[in-house]
Amino acid sequence: MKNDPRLSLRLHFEQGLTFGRGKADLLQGIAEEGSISGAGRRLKMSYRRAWALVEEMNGNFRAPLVDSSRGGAKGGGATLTELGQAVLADYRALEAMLRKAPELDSLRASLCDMSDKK
Amino acid sequence: MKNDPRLSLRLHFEQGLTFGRGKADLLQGIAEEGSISGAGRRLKMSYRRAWALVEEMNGNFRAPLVDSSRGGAKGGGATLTELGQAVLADYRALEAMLRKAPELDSLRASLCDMSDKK
DNA sequence: ATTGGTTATGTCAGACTAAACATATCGGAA
DNA sequence: TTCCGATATGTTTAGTCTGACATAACCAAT
Repeated sequence: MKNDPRLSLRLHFEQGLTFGRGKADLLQGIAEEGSISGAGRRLKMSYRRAWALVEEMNGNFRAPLVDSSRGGAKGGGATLTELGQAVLADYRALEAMLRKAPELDSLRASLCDMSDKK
Repeated sequence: MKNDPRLSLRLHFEQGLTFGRGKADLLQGIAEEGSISGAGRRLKMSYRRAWALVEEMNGNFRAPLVDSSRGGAKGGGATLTELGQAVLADYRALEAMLRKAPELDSLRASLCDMSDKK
């Protein structure tokens, strides 16, 4: 119930940016793993892609969501900025609100059961 | 404010179906225009695509959302089934709930202003 | 200096998507 | 019977997105 795989909320803003579970999970992964590559491994996503998503986010928000540094003993790493933490929290809040909405259950009940193929 | 172009909510269900503003607007267009092609014209979407979306929806829900008939004086037409109306209403309700959420304003405030290019 | 894990980019083929064009069918109304 | 606007599909091309591979730069610790 913590991470409902059945539901995914994607927001599409006028600036052209889309923000959904992929980016949210990536932000969370970075926060918990301490690096972009670590988050990529956890999410089974190539570093190339993870990095591209980070760049997209950093470029579309007022300020970067992810702060990264390279080199050093551990090779470098990345952390969430305060804005990054706030954005992640906001998204999670919206997700939780959506999950509790009765209309969502109504929609689910209108779908085919899982037993249906393709 | 009725149709906020800045925001789009897309739901991704486990069955693989995605349902967002495109399909919702299409359903509404069909309800108001009385035909798939009319809705397509209004939404500036090819009939080919509009029809494909309808078929996808009809196939992924318990029962069809759109009822269509061909031939006749007006060439045919399409209307929403009760389930179709219900699904549309549920989606609009979720959309409205989301729009009122304070976290959404918070997210918006974190984005770049419109003046930014690309 | 060497090392190791990470950030940061480039490239390129293949998969997937979207758009454009083309037909065939239907059936009430004139 | 002919016509018209709509449904219902097929085909093809163009464009976009994705994934895999490759490489360079970075720098604290050893």
